[in-house]
Amino acid sequence: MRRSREDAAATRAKIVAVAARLFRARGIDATSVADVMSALGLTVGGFYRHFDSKEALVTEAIDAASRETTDHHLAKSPALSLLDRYLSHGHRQHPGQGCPVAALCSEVGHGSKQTKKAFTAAIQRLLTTVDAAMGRDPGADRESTLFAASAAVGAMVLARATHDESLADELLSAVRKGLLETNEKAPGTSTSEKSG
Amino acid sequence: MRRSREDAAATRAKIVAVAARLFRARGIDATSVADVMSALGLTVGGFYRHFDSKEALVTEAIDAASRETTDHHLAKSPALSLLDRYLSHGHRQHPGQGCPVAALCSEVGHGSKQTKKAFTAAIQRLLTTVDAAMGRDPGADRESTLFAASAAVGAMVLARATHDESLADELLSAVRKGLLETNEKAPGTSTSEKSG
DNA sequence: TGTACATCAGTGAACGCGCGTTCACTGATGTAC
DNA sequence: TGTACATCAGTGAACGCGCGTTCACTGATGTAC
Repeated sequence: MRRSREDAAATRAKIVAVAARLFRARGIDATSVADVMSALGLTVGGFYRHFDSKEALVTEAIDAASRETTDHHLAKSPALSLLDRYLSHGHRQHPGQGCPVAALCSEVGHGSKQTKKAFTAAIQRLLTTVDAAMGRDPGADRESTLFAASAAVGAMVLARATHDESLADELLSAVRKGLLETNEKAPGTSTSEKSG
Repeated sequence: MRRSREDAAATRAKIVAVAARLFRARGIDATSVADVMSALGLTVGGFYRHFDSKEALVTEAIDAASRETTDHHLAKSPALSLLDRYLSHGHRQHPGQGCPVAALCSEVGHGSKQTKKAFTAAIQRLLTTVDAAMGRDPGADRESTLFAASAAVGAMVLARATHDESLADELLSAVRKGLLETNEKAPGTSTSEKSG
């Protein structure tokens, strides 16, 4: 039966939100359209009233996850603890609510161009978050930012891929320490770095 | 028809080698048992004379890829150029012959415990390779090694996940530069670091 | 060394299953007058 | 404001397809005597 326009828009938004969580938690291939719809108590047929294909949902879900986590992290303070939160046990164990770049990076490597475009936008947002985490003006030291982002994502991905809890701990804390030291030697140039 | 024991052993080794290449190039889920067998001109039924399941092949293929790339890289000299090779365009564009850790890391995060165990062994081998790349005695500075491995893997995975060639270049060269600088400030303690 | 038989590597078809997608249908919502 | 009709969000079953795995079969290889 037909729903009101508001209901339909709300359903669409819920599909994206649930997909963003499930794709990060279980992987894109491992999450079916039926999984997403049934998590909302809906049947699979209705999905195609909202999206042309699963692929279209993937790009929107990556975008939504990226915006949500960026906004969420930037809203919290102080900025420097952002690094600790990114490299935390909680983030390792709950990819569904965490950074989509860390959760989906190697799966996206085999994906379509559309998916890679959405993922690239997510990387760009991660770079601005890293600048905030380092107390730097956006774009002030691009090489350091790219280096820090690579190290943080690498540590999280490797920590999640091992069953060895102590190796996971070591990876996360080694990168936490390494990035803090880097930042002390070449501190952020932001004039507002201690205001937040 | 039955084959000789030598033929059978050779077939088994070829299955592992082809799987190691295809899993890295296309991903584990995206590579079917039939894909592997038909790449060898064989039919799928015979696969189960050699392996109990696809899962068993996955762990062996990760192991084989890890040993092969580690041996290959350690055999080449000088050790310091290993870092340049790891973070090169060639490595980015040919995951099938490259580091299995970078190729499979986020997919393994959703995998079975057996798969994670094989992957953890691959991470350990990567750490010894990183020590060699930094001209360090194995295990001499574990934190630096974990940090460098995270950064290198992160840069490669992100470079492969984007369609933006210049962003990929920037990621790889930023980490190359960052790791070289780190190494200059806290050089390897190896007594043989300039001998190879 | 020769013979009879057991073994088993590889074939090719089939299995049940879950996938993404399609479609006829239902009935409340939205629109035109 | 009321009525007649078009729209379309969501249902539920079906579609073709590829997956991992199984199985009866073939015939060369390996073994026992």
